[in-house]
Amino acid sequence: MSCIPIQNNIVTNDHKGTHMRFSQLLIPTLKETPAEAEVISHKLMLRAGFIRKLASGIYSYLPLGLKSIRKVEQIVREEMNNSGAQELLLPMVQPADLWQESGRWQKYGTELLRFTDRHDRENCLGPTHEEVITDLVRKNVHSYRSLPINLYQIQTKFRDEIRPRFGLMRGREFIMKDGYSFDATDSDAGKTYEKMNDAYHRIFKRCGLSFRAVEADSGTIGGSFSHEFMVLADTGEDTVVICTNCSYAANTEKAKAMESTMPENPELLPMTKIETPGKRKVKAVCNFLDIAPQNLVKTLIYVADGEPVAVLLRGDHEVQEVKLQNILGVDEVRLADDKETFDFAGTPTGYLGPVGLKLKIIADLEVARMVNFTVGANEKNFHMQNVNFGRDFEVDQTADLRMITADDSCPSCGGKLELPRGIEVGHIFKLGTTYSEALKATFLDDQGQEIPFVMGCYGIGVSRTVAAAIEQNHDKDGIIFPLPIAPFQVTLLNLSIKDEEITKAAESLYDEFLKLGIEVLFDDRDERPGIKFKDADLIGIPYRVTVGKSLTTEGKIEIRERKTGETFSVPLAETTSRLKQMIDSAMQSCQV
RNA sequence: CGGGGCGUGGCGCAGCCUGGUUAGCGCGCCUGCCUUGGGAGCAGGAGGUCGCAGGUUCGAAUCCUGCCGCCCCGACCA
Repeated sequence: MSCIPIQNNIVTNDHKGTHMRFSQLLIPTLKETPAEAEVISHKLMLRAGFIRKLASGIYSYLPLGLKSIRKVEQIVREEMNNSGAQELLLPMVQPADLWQESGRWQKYGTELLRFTDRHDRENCLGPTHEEVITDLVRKNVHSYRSLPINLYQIQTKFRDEIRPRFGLMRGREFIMKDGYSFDATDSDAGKTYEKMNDAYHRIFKRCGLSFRAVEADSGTIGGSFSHEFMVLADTGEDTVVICTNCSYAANTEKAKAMESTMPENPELLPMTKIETPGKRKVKAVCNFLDIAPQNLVKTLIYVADGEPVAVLLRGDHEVQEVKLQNILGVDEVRLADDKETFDFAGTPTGYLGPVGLKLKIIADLEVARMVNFTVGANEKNFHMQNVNFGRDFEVDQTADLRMITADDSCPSCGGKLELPRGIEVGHIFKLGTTYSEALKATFLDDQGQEIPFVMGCYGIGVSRTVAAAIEQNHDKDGIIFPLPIAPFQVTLLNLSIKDEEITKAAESLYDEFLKLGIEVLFDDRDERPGIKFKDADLIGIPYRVTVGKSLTTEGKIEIRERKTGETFSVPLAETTSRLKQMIDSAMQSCQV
């Protein structure tokens, strides 16, 4: 077979060839969903011929998938460049000694894919590039006069995920934009952070996505603050917390739960012990004793870096483990299993309580506000009622450690909260000097003092963004791409390639579209109309132009909008200008 | 890594429990006819070492053992 010319440079509208023909492109659409796919974006990307799996978490991008990815990349590039960042490309293979220097060779764990080359040198496949970029900058930037400097790349990353899943949503190999900034002072770094925050807003707006930036926990990376950019979609893995009244937005790891008000001068009833045979779960105990979960305190045993700690929480609340981890200042927390719980507390799970418990106890703030509540009696088949904080037991610490709920009010303004689902597509961090200190990356300031760079890092999951766009925009027939990141802006359907008049009109429209720089996928296949309609819907191209028998009968062409299903019947001669107008105005609405 | 499930033409599946000689079905693919505004119809055809390796048996897709791969639930993350 001869070489099929593939038009790659769609982003610059460089349509000189005539190869945007469906019949010439590799677009292997599927009627049925492969069994391996679970989430909607994965199913649709497989069915629409965007991707194919090579191995677990590793995918080939087919022409259509690549076009969407390139569109996102291009938007990212333009906005990064406009905000003063410079593009470069760092190595994917990285030597172990750099990682040893930063201490992450030990810390990073098995997610870091390590290998040895022929000279027995240890290397890894880059999952991120803090080490490499810091090394580059420390060797080449020595003066405050060169600052600030902001560098980014768009590259395939490899993380040997414990469990890859959801297609492009969490692959082992994925395309990411990662950027790193170097400033002379903390306040300059703050300005850079704001610039990046602004650029990220512009990027996702320009992608045509509905998203929110939320305050995030900066975790072990350190640094003062960070924001996650979440594409809102019902199928998202994460929950985000958004105030309906003010601008407050956070992820659940960060969202502060407000304390409720304590009843004034409550009457403290005498504590009593009650038999609760076989009642272990909150629900069972509440039903049995005819009390509300809000009047019960559950006691959970956690293992924090190997040490047991009892966590007290209102019956209807859930632990937010990241909060717990931060408060305890440990690297790992996990719920103890039944055996461990018994070993630590001497009581089977289900009957634990703080009264007389000889373990470190940490209580959620809300527990400190409760009166006359019910807890386990630390004895099988018994609970205690009318227990009171301070009178009947003491704790080592009280803190906010629960998951916020839709019943909570906004920690900032007290307004009503919403907890929609989201997909994390971007994350910006103010890093500070963590890496520059570890790697001794310093410069001379205007006083001649040698000080470490103040760093920031900024990531965008490019391939994930395409998946997230699909999770957010689809219907039963397939993908509904936002115009700015659709593989093509319009698909042109020749419904009858054997009809000379229709074919001639379709070919001339195709030429006109190309001349105007309209990105068009021309379905010139010798297929029945139904197949073309179904494929067009599946692939999700925003506009569809149909040349069929309505041309022969009334000289009309149909333009249809994928998203709304709205159709316009227009004369052949006006089709191109009308379409161009629709595209331009739709693109306009995504501009920033 | 722990728990659950699945590997049978390109895709979706049946057959396996209760071994039996040409391994089926739908879709897709190829040829011809026919059809042409929402995944048509008819006729013919190609395509499978039943994940791999052992074992049991006269005989294994089917029973046994080991291995590999993939998916789902949990901890990690753009």
